[in-house]
Amino acid sequence: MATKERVSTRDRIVYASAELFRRQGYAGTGLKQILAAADAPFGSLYHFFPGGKEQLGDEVLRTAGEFFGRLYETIADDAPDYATGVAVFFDGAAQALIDTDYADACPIATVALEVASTNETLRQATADVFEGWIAAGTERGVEAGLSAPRARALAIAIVALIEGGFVLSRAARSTEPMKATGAVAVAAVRATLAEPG
Amino acid sequence: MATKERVSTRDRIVYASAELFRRQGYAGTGLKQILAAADAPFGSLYHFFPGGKEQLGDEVLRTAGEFFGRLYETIADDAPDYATGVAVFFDGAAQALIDTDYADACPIATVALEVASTNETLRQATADVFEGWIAAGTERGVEAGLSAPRARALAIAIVALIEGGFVLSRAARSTEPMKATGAVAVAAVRATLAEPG
DNA sequence: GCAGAACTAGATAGATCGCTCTAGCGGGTA
DNA sequence: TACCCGCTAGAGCGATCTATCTAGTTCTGC
Repeated sequence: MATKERVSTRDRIVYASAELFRRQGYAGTGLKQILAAADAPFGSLYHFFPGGKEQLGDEVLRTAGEFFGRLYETIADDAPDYATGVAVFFDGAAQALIDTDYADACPIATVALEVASTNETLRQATADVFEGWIAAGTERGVEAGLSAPRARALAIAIVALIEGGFVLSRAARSTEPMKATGAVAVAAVRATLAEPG
Repeated sequence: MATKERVSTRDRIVYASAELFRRQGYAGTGLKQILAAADAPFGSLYHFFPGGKEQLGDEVLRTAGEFFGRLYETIADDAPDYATGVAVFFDGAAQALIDTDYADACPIATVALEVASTNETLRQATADVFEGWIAAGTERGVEAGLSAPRARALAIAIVALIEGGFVLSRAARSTEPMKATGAVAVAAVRATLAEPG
């Protein structure tokens, strides 16, 4: 029908979960709260996710990880060079913090820290997402002329600076940390590319 | 009496809480679990912390923040220069991850991300701790000859690289990220000090 | 030796947790 | 029309959550 909801119940549950997980974490978010936010009944959750909260968390992490990975790829493709792409990405992160009153940041890091030692399934999901981002960044570096090990170390540092910037900016409710880490990330890219070897 | 316990009940509760919070987060840690780990009765918790879990969390964050701040100061004082102190600190962080099977990392970041948008008291505690670290790092930079704004931006980046390194290393169960972020932090210190102005 | 403070001890309240269960709606196919 | 099945709907389970409550124990100063 034409009046059928545009977004499926399943997608609404995943979207609402991503929103809540990144604001208050995995353990701090109840299923009732997710379903209320998604305007979905309890039965639907276990229909789509028989594995319960863990399966939902796994899918949310991987979906969000892919989304942000693609976002970076889009920005990097539009940028004239590696350093500029990184700069634009950090600027966008700072703007997103302002737009959402410092609530919506990376949904992976929040969950990653709390599940790293308590839930192997979700820990693996966060590890896979981070590894995907690092691999993508490594490719950019290699394309820019770096050796693979150097490109990888640089990519790791950029991801760490983004995540660290989120932690500090959300805690301080200020974009100062994100701007400082962005500047260091850009400088690191330029310096690495300028190095001999 | 001579057989009196060396560590007070209050301190055992704070210590056990710090241990559990950094492993599984604030929301993911129950009071019963804390008291079991601290070998303390329920009544003692509310005797020492009438404000309940929130007051306990506030004290744990500030105590742990001060502890790690002092740890850095000790290392930096023993090091011949700024860059070396940073290098030694990152090496220590990597070793701590190995020693604790990637469980014990910074107790502030885990809690910071989950409370930033949900608990103003604890958010402020994490902000104060980070600001203290950044101020201490800024002082080191100024002593090394940097202007205050430059020293501050560098200090922020170093803290972000540590926290980001913890996130990635715990997720991947590997010290590779911590080593990569440490190298970038040291390079950033050297480059900033070498810059004119 | 005694009074009062400091602390221990744990049962329990009331709410919420993740999850399971059965019932029924609604739209596509025979 | 009759049927089927994907999905909706929510009551309710046992467990666990934070927090309160009353007693009992240990320590300290007079």
